[in-house]
Amino acid sequence: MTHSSPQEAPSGLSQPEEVFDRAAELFRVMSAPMRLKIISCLCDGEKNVSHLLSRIDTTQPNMSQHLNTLYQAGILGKRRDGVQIYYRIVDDRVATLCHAVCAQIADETAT
Amino acid sequence: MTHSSPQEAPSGLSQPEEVFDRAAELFRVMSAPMRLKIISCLCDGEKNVSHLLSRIDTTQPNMSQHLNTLYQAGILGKRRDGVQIYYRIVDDRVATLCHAVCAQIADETAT
DNA sequence: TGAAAATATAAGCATATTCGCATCAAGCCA
DNA sequence: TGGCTTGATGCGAATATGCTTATATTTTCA
Repeated sequence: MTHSSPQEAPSGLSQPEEVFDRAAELFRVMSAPMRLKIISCLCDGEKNVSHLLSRIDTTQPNMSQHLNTLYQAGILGKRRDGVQIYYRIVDDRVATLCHAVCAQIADETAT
Repeated sequence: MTHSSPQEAPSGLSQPEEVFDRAAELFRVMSAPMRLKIISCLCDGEKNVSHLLSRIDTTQPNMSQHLNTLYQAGILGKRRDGVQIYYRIVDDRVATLCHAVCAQIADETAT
């Protein structure tokens, strides 16, 4: 049999399309080292942008963009206090995921 | 104080740079719906490319490219049997991760 | 040996992401 | 109100990604 493109969607999968789309989207948001650092840095409580900048080496606009990406994805929340904006983790599953994966990798690297 | 770019790398993070880089790389590989489908499809045992094509709707070259991406990342292994190539999951942690995240999302979608 | 089937690779295009720079907006206080 | 500070946004350039079409490679078998 030669390669014939399927006439109809196979759909032999355990999950509907949308689930894979949303999961992939989550993974995409977490696919930047910068954003993982931010998540990791916010694990021990909320911090304002300046504080984050003092801990993570990047420019202010770049930090702002990544924070916004995480915020739009529903991973972070923010609150204003005067001139400063404090970010915090609101999706704990993501923090757990980040921590678990990083710990695992750190572990096998140390071996 | 105006925005001053940090003079030296802050490094106030719990993990070394490399850990975040590798974690991000893993998430990047998993950030395509297609690849999540492949992983999900291989969870119940190895399959050859044709079999995968009958279950997942895409072209053969596209499937091949995604399989190669997963192979290069060390997530899949492959073996030849005659003309056919059988792929299988070799990194079970990734399969677990994929399953956990997808299940969680399916769960909250169903609510 | 030569054709056919299964899979891989190459080239090209369209789109998306990231970063840096410049600029803008909002709040605070003299 | 004016100036300073914190943070956000707009934009252009460079790079990366995914998909499609065409072609190559490997193996089997008549």
